[in-house]
Amino acid sequence: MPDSVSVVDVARRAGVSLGTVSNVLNRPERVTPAIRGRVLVAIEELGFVRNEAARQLRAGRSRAIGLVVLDFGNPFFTDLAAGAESAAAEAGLSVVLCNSANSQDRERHHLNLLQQQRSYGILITPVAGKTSRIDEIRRTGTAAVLVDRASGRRRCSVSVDDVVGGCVAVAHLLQGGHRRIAFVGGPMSLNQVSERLRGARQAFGDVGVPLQGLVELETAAMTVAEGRHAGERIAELAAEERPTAVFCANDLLALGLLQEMTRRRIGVPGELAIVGYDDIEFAAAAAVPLTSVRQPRAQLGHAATNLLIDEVENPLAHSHRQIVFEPELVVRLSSEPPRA
Amino acid sequence: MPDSVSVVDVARRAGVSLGTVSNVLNRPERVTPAIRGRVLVAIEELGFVRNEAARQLRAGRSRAIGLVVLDFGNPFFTDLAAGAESAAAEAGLSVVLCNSANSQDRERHHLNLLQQQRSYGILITPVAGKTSRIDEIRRTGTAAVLVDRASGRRRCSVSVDDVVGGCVAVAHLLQGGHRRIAFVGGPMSLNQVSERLRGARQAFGDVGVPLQGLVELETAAMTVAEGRHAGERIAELAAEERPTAVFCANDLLALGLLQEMTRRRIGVPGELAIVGYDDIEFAAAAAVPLTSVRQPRAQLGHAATNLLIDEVENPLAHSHRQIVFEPELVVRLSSEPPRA
DNA sequence: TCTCTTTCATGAAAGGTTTCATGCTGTAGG
DNA sequence: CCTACAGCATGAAACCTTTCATGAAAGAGA
Repeated sequence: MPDSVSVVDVARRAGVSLGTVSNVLNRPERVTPAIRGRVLVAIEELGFVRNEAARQLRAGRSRAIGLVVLDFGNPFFTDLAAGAESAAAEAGLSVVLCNSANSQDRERHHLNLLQQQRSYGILITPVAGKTSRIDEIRRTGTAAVLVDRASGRRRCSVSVDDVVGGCVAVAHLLQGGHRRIAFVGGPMSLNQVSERLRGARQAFGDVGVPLQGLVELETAAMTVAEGRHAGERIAELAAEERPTAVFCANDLLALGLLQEMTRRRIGVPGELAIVGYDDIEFAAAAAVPLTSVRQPRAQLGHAATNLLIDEVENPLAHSHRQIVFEPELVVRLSSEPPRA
Repeated sequence: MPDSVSVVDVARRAGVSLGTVSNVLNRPERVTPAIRGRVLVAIEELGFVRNEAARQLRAGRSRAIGLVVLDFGNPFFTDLAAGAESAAAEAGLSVVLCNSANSQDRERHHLNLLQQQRSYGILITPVAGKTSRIDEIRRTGTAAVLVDRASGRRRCSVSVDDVVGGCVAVAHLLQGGHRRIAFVGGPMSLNQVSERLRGARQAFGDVGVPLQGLVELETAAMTVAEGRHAGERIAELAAEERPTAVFCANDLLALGLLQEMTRRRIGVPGELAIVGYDDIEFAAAAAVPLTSVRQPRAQLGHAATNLLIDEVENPLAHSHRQIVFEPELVVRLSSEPPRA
């Protein structure tokens, strides 16, 4: 194994001290060009590769940001991750992606690992209400920023206003003349879901339509499969009970729902209008192009990463910020108002 | 900062030696229960968290597998990653996801980082033909397994037979009576693409249809946007030039193509049949449910990880294996034969 | 009671990097 | 010619864990 070439070996080969090698690596301007050249040649000849573990050990912290998401099968999170990664790369950091799969246990497990790795910092969309473990970790000196989830003043967070998002989505349907609208999403323990529902209710209030018109269908997860399942439940309702429109808490649910409707030959938007959430790339390419609430996903990741870096690099000057982006309704065919 | 509690602190608190603390952590059965208890209490009281960097330094290698993929916005790779992660977790390892975005530079960059991190091993879908950098890294003692790409006997690899996949897809179209079929995919430097094309040609040969019937359209990438673009090119062909069916090298292309056809009101499958590749979840939920070639994505990741672990843990007994899975055609509406 | 074995606990050493107080060399100024 | 100083190179120490050769203690057998 030609591995295990250390700075000492390089130093010996170049005929300098190991401190000089370290300087060439970290502050090349402090080293005379002639010597610097000799060291670089030695590095090349020996095939020296810096040992990140040793650097970390010395530095006390790693140069990898932990990003804990709820579902990395969901394009929303992969786009968010891409945004985070680009911001991290600008600062010479990398991103370790962790999937909590919306499970408390897995989230805790990943947080433990990140703590053991002495992560540079943590970006997290927490699973349920409890963020105590996160605060615990922050107390040990690891910075953390909440993503896609608003926070109080004691932490940084980056989110999109889910109440507004739910409100514009449902307002759009109400304006299209719908009076019996289903809300599909869950579990309710997900903050994003309950906020979007709150927005939906608010839209009813704004227009003065009684809340009985809002049918709440809770799902077990935010997946295509659950969307199909919700579709079955809706299709099986008696005609006079069945809503004329559905607002889904994300696009995966909406796509599943749409698929089930297509299968049962229930016309969309004719018999059932659909609005999704997230505006993932596949939403526009769906059976019926999907009306959806767009979130600035990559920006979300980018902004969160920059807040994190600021918190770590300027611990004293840093003041916690809560950035809230505004979502935007993208109207497509799936929610065209029923013919007049 | 209440961090920086080390085994030494724990040892002092528990009134034992640091070696004993290490034993409690790594081989608890070697320590008398009474003492073990005392140590565990001390760990709890002091909030001791193992320092992964120091462990790594000592062990000489990390416990994280590097997985380098071509595009993590593509569900094919996220599913593959999920499979790899589950296999890794079973062995107490974790997976670091790296996105080469099909760029040589980014791939090299990630490989360098993984080498600096002394990764446990590397799973990679290489960008282009050259795998020299990978062999270089393997020579320094880091194991690597090729994923979604067959390899010679000198390495492990896990792949799906892309020639067979292309062949069954196009054979299916030929059998449906199509005689002018477009192949959409690219860049050709991607092995997966050129193999699938080879399969397509083979299908023509098998049935004895002249190869002029196969129109090759190379794309710049394997994305939805490129699919739309290919759709424009096809739609603008004169009617007698236009193919009656398209085989896309992946589902993203197929979805983009389908979207463009829908926009232009070109009937699928009536005027144009479409077959995709990968059978991602969204394929079934598309405008017209998509016929596609299914690959055992999660299994791919799982198998690759297990090969890697075997290579690392039994370096002597290990013999390189090249596992090749068989793809499977899933027929849906998008390729129904034109009415008879 | 003494010896031999087994069972545990011990702590020095190693692993590779970075930092920083120290010391050397050569140059400029007196 | 000597002093002072700037500019560089030096290498010991620290970061934290795991391992392993060593030694101590306790138990068993004679």
